Amino acid sequence: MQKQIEQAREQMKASGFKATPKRLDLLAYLFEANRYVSAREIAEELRTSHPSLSYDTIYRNLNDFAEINILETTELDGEMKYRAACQSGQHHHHLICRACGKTETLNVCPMELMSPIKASGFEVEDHKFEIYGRCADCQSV
Amino acid sequence: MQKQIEQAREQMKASGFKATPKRLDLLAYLFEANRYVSAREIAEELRTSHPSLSYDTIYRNLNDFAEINILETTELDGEMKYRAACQSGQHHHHLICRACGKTETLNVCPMELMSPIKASGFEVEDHKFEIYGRCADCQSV
DNA sequence: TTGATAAGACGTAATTATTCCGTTTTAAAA
DNA sequence: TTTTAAAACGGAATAATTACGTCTTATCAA
Repeated sequence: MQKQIEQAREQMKASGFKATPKRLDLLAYLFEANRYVSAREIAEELRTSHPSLSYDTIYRNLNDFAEINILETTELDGEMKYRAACQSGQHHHHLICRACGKTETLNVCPMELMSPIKASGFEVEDHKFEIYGRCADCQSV
Repeated sequence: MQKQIEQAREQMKASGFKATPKRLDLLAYLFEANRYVSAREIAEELRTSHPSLSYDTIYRNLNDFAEINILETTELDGEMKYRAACQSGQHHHHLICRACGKTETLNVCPMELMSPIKASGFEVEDHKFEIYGRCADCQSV
């Protein structure tokens, strides 16, 4: 985890972001949690050490970090969730636990190859598979 | 489309829902549109004929209809979108146009079989593939 | 056709997630 | 150190969605 923080520091410097204590604490929390968490959870947790931390700051930092690939995001239950980027560095998908946000990484991508999924103890309830883009009629818009 | 409305009427009766004019107009609009639309779009459209239509009514009806499989829903860009259920009746996925909400149906499901996707003019920007459920640790919660 | 009643619709307000803005503070490079 | 661009702050605005108490209406049986 210390290695993750060092790495994040470098990514921040490379992208011109300042490594403030709040930012480092935010990252430390997410690296430790190692699951998808909501802004609210983060606020509740970090306000024990930074009582005045505002949502504006939390969202700004989370989105900045996602932008430079320190974090991954997904939309779940009507809200954005954030987690440490997986270390693999390559394209992947997730099995996400609805109860706790923990994930298992799928190294197979359905876009290339549709092969059976090994669920390794994960109880699948349902899933979402959507492809976003533009249809023929809208490509000029 | 008249057939779709008749069919919906039957589904409503079978499920104990009343076929009110607003409901029928809502369905007619969605059957006509044949794409994913937001509650706001629906409100704007239907308020020309029903000026006092409230969001409460719109959301209640949309969710009731989704419940009895007259509509399909998806979460896109931070809001719920609704569309007429595809007629096939079987499990399927969609390619969704970000600009207009129009869809193309994919009859292949990555859970069973990952085979190449024929995009038929659809320009893919990106996609989401997530599996929801419970991990081994959370199955007792 | 009518009348009773369960369901629907209404209007308004509350909630919740997220973002905006103008000002003040601070990390980092010179 | 000093400078200054970036970050954080506080507070308010926005936007989607839901809750609630009351009024209205579709449905069905007499």
